[in-house]
Amino acid sequence: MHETPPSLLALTTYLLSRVGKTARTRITERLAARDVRLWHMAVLAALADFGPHAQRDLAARLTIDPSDVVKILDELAAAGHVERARDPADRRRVVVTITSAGRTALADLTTDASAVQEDVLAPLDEEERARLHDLLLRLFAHLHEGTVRER
Amino acid sequence: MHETPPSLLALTTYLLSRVGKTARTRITERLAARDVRLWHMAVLAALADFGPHAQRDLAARLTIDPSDVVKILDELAAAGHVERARDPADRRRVVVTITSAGRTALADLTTDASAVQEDVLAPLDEEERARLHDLLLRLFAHLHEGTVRER
DNA sequence: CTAATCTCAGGCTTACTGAAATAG
DNA sequence: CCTATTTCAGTACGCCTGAGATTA
Repeated sequence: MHETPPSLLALTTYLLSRVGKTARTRITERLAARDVRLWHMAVLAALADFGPHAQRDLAARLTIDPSDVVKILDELAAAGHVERARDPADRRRVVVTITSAGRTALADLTTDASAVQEDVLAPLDEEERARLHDLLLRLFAHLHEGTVRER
Repeated sequence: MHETPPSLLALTTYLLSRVGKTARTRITERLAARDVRLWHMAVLAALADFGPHAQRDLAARLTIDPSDVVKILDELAAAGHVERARDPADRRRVVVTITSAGRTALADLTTDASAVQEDVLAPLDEEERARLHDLLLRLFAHLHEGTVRER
């Protein structure tokens, strides 16, 4: 009685969007235990991987709307995971830096995310996971080329 | 300046959620040209594939909340794509049937969705698309087993 | 009396739009 | 004067909760 319509299952994009959404939900639930949402983790990862950013650049890198970056940073700053400081060279810009507490938190979050991933990818063996990852990476690169978000 | 953090690109679940979201957005944009949203198409597909449903069963099959089914059907009925009728055998139930106009609309929507899919999967050849589809199908089955939504 | 089904009102989160404030 | 950056207010949608109305 509860089978999904075959005409939807035949659409790879339908599967992508459903599976992607479920993956997102699972990670979100896990992260919620630490009072963190997905974007918080993404911001911390960007800061850890590439060093301090102006908010505008954070938004562009992660494809978030600049107006949403504000709230995310408010929360991260309140938790002591990032610090904001005016750029003396261009006082319009706010330079965001990850704190050591932020790095510690990121490590925990990464552990959580990996645990969820293990669960989501359970039916696939190592080789299949690698293939899936490769295919998705190519789609991601294709979909986001030239997707610089400026308003 | 706009590269995605490697520690995120290394997470298959991150790629799944990002690529899935983009796919969903692209289809949504395309469907919006016909004043239709994704759920409308999913409902029409379910009715076309499996015949008339009680609203409750539609919700269970598509994993939508029953309270949201109401609005979706209001809109589909207003467009003349479905018809609602009380089940004489159990007058609590409302049986929903797709109209011939609904079938025509579904065919158009499917064409649109395929065009978007062609665009999203552009970098992959036929064999790779088949592999991706197969891998996603297995993840979908795994993630949604026993996911019958009853309130 | 209890349960199932549909319906409605509303909350919460995410993504986005538009515009104000400050600085270059 | 015009642009860039940050910020805030408000909209739209998806997902969910809770409760009422009708019927079994």
